[in-house]
Amino acid sequence: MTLRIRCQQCSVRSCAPCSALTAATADQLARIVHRRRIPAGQILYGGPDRAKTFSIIVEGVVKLVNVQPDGSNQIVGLQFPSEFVGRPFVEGAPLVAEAATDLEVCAFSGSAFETLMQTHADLERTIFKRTLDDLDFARQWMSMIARKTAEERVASLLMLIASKFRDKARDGRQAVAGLEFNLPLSRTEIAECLGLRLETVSRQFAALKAEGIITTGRRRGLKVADMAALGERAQGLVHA
Amino acid sequence: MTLRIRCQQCSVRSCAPCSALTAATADQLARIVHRRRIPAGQILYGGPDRAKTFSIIVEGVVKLVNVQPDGSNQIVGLQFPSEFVGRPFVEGAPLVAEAATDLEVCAFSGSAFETLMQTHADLERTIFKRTLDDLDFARQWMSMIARKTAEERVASLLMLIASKFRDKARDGRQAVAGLEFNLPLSRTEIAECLGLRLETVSRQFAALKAEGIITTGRRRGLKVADMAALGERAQGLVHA
DNA sequence: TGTTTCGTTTGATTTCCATCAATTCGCGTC
DNA sequence: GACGCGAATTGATGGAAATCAAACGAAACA
Repeated sequence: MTLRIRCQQCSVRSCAPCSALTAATADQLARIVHRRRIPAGQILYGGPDRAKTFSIIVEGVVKLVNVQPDGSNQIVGLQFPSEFVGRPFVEGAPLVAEAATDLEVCAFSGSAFETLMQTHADLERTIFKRTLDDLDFARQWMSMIARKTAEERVASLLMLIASKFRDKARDGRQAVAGLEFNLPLSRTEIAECLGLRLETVSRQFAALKAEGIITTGRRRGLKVADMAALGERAQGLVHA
Repeated sequence: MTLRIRCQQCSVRSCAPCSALTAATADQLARIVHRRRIPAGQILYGGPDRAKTFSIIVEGVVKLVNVQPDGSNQIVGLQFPSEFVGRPFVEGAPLVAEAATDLEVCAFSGSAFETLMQTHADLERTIFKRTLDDLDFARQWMSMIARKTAEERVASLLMLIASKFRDKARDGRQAVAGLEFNLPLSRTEIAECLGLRLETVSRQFAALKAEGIITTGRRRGLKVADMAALGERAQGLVHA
């Protein structure tokens, strides 16, 4: 599982999705990849235009949104750096992938990527395995939403996000305690993730602040002062 | 997509999973399949013994259960006849697949099936596509649980189950109105599906009965008198 | 510097579901 | 048929989050 490709347009050190591929496949991939910057709010796939693209996130967060008939949104998944965004084999995916923050991605045109996937079994298997992991995670998340209280849900989401930032920080050998970052989601979006209303989310933030577990900076700034305590509140979410 | 295989031990008319395969692959599959009867409550995969099997359900319903650290169960998926049950590529799946009713399945030993999948791309793709469908469905279901009221949830689950029985009934050209069948789940299990308590489920059943939308027979018997009204209560669940 | 606007916070009240508790029903057993 | 058991129903009550409503804060604009 060593790194077999240095994606020419890709500065990521260890390109996780590519590392499982053969040199030949990685080479083919490198020919159709193009680095793109995508502003927050832009649709990656789904929605009215039905643009079909596949991407690997280099920087930023993508939200997978289920638009309900009554107009409300439900966020059913978040994709973080190094993760894959796309829905092979169908034209009209039932959900919309939207940039939650400004993004930097390795993008592949839908047709080229699908063709490549059908001729290179190792690529298909890599995406297949990620899909299985996504499915496991979606089911874990479902359990979380079905059973937990508002406090536990908010803590779980913060743990999930914080753990992603912690992983990134570790690459740069940053301190684990007192993790500080900008939330990639608004209060409304957090509520849409958790099946709560934004007022409830706000109150839970206030409660966590009052207990000294987190502090909020201006805008979307957040500092997790006590990761262990936050984990306790999350009550054992399996964070991938 | 015509039927390419007649699974020698399989009486199912049009074997959906097999129909997408090449004759060669179907032939290989037929060699390692064995029909089994499985009593309700038996574990198909996951759990302490970690037995790894793959199955296609011929008759009955399988529940995918997430066992929480506090001992409560959350049902995160149901598999019906013609559907695939198994989790390739990992040893310790994070959930347990358990027979909700007595089953009849086409079973494959884990190792043989995985080997076959890795040498026959069409088989792998078939399972891949099903996994993607499962993922879509899990996310739809998550939205349902996150947003809907108890009444809508119960109606949604009954619609889902009823639609499966309706599909089966259609094969035999049965009447669509006044659909009658035995629920594959207890009240407790229904509650575990929906993130509710069993008392709440029972009350919603009572409400639907009072409105004349359903009638309950003895044991797990259920008759859907007004499918359209039930669908209204479900408020637009996308039932796969 | 004021004004507008959007996101967030805080407060008051209501609603729905969980919880606790008791009863009934269906089914197997003696 | 009487008993016992587990599952399901029904009732009473409390609590957590939704809802309604208002105020606040931080950018964005003139």
